[in-house]
Amino acid sequence: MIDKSYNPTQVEGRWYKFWTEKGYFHADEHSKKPPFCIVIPPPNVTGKLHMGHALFVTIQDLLTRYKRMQGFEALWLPGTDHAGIATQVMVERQLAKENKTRLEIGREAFLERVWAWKREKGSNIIEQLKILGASCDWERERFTMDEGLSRAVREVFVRLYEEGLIYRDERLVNWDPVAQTVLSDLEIDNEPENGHLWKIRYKVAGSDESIVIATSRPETLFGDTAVAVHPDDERYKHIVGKQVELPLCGRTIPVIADPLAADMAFGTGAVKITPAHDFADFETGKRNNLPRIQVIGLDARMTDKVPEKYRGMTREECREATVEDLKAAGLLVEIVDYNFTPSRSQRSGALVEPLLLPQWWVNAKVLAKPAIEAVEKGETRMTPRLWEKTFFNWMNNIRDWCVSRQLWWGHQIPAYYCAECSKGHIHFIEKPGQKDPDLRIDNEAKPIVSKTKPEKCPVCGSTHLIQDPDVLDTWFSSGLWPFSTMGWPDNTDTLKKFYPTQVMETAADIIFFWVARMMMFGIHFMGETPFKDIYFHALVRDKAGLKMSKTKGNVIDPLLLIYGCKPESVPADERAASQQLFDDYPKGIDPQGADALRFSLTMLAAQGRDVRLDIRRIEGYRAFLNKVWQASRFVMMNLENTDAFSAIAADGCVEPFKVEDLSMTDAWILDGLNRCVADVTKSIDEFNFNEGAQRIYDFLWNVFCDWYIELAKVVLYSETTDEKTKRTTRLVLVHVLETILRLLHPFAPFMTEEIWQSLPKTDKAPESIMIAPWPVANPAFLNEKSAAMTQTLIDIVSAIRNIRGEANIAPSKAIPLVLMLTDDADKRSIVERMEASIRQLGKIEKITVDGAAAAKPAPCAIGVADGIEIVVPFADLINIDEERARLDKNIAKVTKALEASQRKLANPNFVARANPEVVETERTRVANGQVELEKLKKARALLG
RNA sequence: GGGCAUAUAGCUCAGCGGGAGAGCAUCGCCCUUACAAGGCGAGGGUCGCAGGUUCAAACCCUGCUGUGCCCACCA
Repeated sequence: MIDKSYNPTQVEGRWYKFWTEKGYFHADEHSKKPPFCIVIPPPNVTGKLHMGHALFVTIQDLLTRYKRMQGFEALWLPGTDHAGIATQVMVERQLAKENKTRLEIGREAFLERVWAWKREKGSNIIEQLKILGASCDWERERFTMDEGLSRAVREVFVRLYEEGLIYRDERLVNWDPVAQTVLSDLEIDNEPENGHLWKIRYKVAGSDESIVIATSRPETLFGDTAVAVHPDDERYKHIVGKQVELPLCGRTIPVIADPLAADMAFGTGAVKITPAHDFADFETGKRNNLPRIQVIGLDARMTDKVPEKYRGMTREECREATVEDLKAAGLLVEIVDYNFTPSRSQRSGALVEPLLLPQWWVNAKVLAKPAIEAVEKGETRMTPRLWEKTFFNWMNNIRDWCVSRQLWWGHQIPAYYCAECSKGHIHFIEKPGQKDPDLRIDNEAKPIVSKTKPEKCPVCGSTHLIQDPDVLDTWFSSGLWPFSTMGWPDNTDTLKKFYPTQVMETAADIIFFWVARMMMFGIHFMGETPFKDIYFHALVRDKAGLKMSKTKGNVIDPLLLIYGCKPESVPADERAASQQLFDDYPKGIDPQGADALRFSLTMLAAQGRDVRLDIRRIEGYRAFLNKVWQASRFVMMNLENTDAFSAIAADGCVEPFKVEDLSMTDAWILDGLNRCVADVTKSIDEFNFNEGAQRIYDFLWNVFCDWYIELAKVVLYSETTDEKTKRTTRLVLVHVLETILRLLHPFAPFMTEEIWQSLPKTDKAPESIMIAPWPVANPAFLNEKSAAMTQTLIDIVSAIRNIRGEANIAPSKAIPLVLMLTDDADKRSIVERMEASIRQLGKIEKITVDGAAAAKPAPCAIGVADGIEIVVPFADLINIDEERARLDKNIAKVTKALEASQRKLANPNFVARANPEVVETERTRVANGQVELEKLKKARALLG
């Protein structure tokens, strides 16, 4: 027997260890069962559990447990990501507390610090996934910087280089001057900001004329190498080809006509061209053969290419000085407010400086093509479908991927340079206070790309080889995840069994970062798309729809919800992150449990919608789990000391029923159960997890608990009912409960296991619900007739309860007599057979069944259920005014519905064109409605 | 500038061609021996606005308005 009250923390503490020790999570690559595999989106190794993790664990674990129960060899392959920039920054911060920088301690010592940090913190996130119940195969846990995965990275790099799909080239790139690294296009944010447009006069050399240009970055004018106007612009036609004086630096630059560079309608129609610091200008420069002058350096300060006065200034300082000096020189025409969109680093928030630097690139166009085709052909399906459009749009316009980063933490690029052959192109720059010199390798240096460090230069034989100092973008290694984790480049049994995987489940915001790249690499190296289905879950937001962030104080920490918390016992910084939560719940949160969180996330995460997490919803679903718990207690109490106690057979099901032993209500609940099983299965197969959860919720609570259990009590507690009937009822109770538990297990694994383990079972039953078979709907139990009859019973009881409720008759107060009037023999038979149930559920002492024409005692209250007139003599129970009001309300309701149906049937087009079944339904409604209305009206007339 | 999504009860959300649903909140009556984290009953919505298609529209189409997101070298 389970405990009297449901205590999630206690229950959830019990089972994870049991599952692990039994090895249920382990998938066997030599199994004969069909494979089902999900690879985890690897969380950052030093990360801390957040709601996004909770959501993906919920869905992926649900799918994995479901498939495992269905008899698949289910592998959920876990691991963590080294998260290059994020981890490096975190360790740098740690160093800063000791007043050290990574440059001071040098690369080698720094990397040792990061590894130490990883060893210390790396298991946290894994332990937290376990709290949620994640049934990952931990024996296969991987880390993107493992030796095996690093080998895969080198293999891919070398092969792509040899195929010409990776190359080194000097281009304008996004430079983050704070993080001191290049970023890919995807790592840039563009948020509009309030800024200005400065209009500056450039004088035409040797003339009184001038041209006014507009710019949002006046400090870059030192790098201008032209002014562009539109060729059709009448205002400037005459000065195209002439030189203008570049203010403050005594150079002259040409005025060029370029239809792509200049928009006649914008600003003054004339634009300064700075090819070394602007992407558009870079292209313009190429088209017009303009020189590039780099006036801003890696440190985001002005270089020695600007007049001495400005050298060493930051971009901001230089802007101020430039504007000041232009003003003094009378060349500043106007400053207007302007809303512009600067590029900022997602990581550091710094203004990105476009700089000309040699970097490593992946030719994305070539790799993207087969990935696009795989989705077009349906080899990989995306759910929700609309993401395919987004995917195509990006993939069709994909640009080459800059994969090198000037970081230390990551996979160092397997490229080497010969100090002899590339002499003059490799620069060691000693800097004060820096352990290692900076290493700059010009674009002209010749890389030797190799999986291992070559012993000597293949050209000149020199042994002085220098490895490229850069590391690869984190997403390069995560792009290999679906096969690198399975042992590639070796052709392992795991790869043979589990690649390609069945489902990729992830957040849509990394569709380009991660999903697209796994598609590209997977197809290129494995010859097959890495997953059949991609399911994108939504973003978890706060209850107001805002993204959760520490600075907004609207973070909801999954662990605080699962275990509950008192505000005073939460550390100050965490409390600040969750300020909103504690404002709403000043006394703290009760423990909700991982099951309730999982069930809630499942319910809230409808396809394609963002999740607004409201704790009240979670509390509601915890109440549901409590309901399951209590219903289970009821069932178990009624099994004790009976022979139904050992009824659950080896397949997890109770012994087969004899259909002829089933009562009307037994048949009805089994009909409902089998429909429920079919619906839940279909919902999960279609990734409609919320529908499945809703279906179980509704069936368990509104059908099983509210009606079947109450009806079962009548049977079980009756002294006159025979033992065989009671036994069947017990069997049905435990069968329905046990089946629901199995349906519910992927949604709420802990509590279903706890209850299931307490259920009576034979020796042949499986050891755990998680390896019990998934329920299969049995059509033999579908029974429309019993379902309809039971519905009549329910309608009768509801009608009586409606009278009771409206008349405020206390539940404890019995109604002495109720008349049930109908001429329909079938319905009379239902009432007669179910009399005891109706009496108990309606708390009625005596029921008399009679014909429709029978005399009614006056005064009385009247209800109608499925054509049966239900007459409650007033006695002293009912207030006549309230009864008048109740009848008027019901008459209005029935009249409205009746008229609606009549109106439809009066329309010849409806009768002619609508589906015959629909027409028939309306006819039935009219017939029933007319009877009911007539009865209600008569009853009302009796009351005067 | 392009694209996508979304608007349903006080709140958070399902439903997406045939009589408006859930949870929470609200209002009655109840500690009825599984459950007060509960039971029984009730109230509450011209389903964003305007057109259109259809016998029938919350649901399909068009436009508009609000909101959110993504992409894009608008000096």
